[in-house]
Amino acid sequence: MQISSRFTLAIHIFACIDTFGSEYKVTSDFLAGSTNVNPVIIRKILGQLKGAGLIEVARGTGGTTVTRPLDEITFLDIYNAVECVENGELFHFHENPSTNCPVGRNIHHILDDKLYRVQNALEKELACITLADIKRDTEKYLSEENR
Amino acid sequence: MQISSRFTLAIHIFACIDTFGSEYKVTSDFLAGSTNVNPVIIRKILGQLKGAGLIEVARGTGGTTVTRPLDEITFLDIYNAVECVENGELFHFHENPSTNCPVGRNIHHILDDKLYRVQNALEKELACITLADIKRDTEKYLSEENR
DNA sequence: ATCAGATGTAATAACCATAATTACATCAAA
DNA sequence: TTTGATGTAATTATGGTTATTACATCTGAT
Repeated sequence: MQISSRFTLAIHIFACIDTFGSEYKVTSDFLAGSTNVNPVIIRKILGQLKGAGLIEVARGTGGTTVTRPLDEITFLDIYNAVECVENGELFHFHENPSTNCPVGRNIHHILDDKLYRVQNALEKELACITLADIKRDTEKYLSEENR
Repeated sequence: MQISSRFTLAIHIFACIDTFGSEYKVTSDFLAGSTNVNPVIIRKILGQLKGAGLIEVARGTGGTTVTRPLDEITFLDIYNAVECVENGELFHFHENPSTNCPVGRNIHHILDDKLYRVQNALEKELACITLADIKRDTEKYLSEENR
């Protein structure tokens, strides 16, 4: 199974806040329009990002702001915030290997460290990319549109 | 969403073939018992591994054999064989970002290369681990049981 | 004080992949 | 030809994703 689109949605949301936040008030309805996703889904993601301390959302008046410098928010922060995988485990292990079989009762010993290595490689790369990269490239592509 | 348990199941299957293949005939029913997973699911995975040329399955008589030296079968081969993610894409991108919004119509330009980097890091690590590693550790843990 | 516009959230449904299960056609060695 | 195995279709249950409706709640502006 693929990683939930909540992840790409969250980054799209940050790109919108970067781009439009100083001019307009970035509301869940605006974000729903830009992403073409239901506003309730957007608000759920905003709630998760808020819960992780990455943004602040104004009740009543509306609008969203980022709490930290963009180069201090990594893809890994966002990935963790929107709960892309259950229990933080990338791989779904079959639940009840047989304890009667020598392989079955040792398969976790054999495999867990290797799965961890792979997951770690993913997370390490996620941690290398920040919202500053997104801001830079967003500005680049938007300015190319206006030539 | 997590990566399908077909992946850990496939590795468990290879560990069983390594361990028991010379002594017993490794059938889908035997594998179903060791993994505690329905034999039809096992046979589906065996079919995918066979389709990728990693194993041979004897019709009629039954039993499974590996086609290549174990150090020439990587986790990535297995990951690809059992179709862990749709279209080979790890991340599910939201389908229809708005073309009316400057961010919406550029979000793929902005994000695709970064998602590719992350996916590549995962696949590169998968390619570093082979069934020879599984064989070595299986033998290690099984022999530790018999002390 | 109230109104307007926004967020927070519960509840429901549609959709899709996973996984289990039953059933049966097919195969190949004994 | 019998036996035990694979290959596969069909059905069901389960669970996560996403859409949608509805409404309580909040807050700045009038």
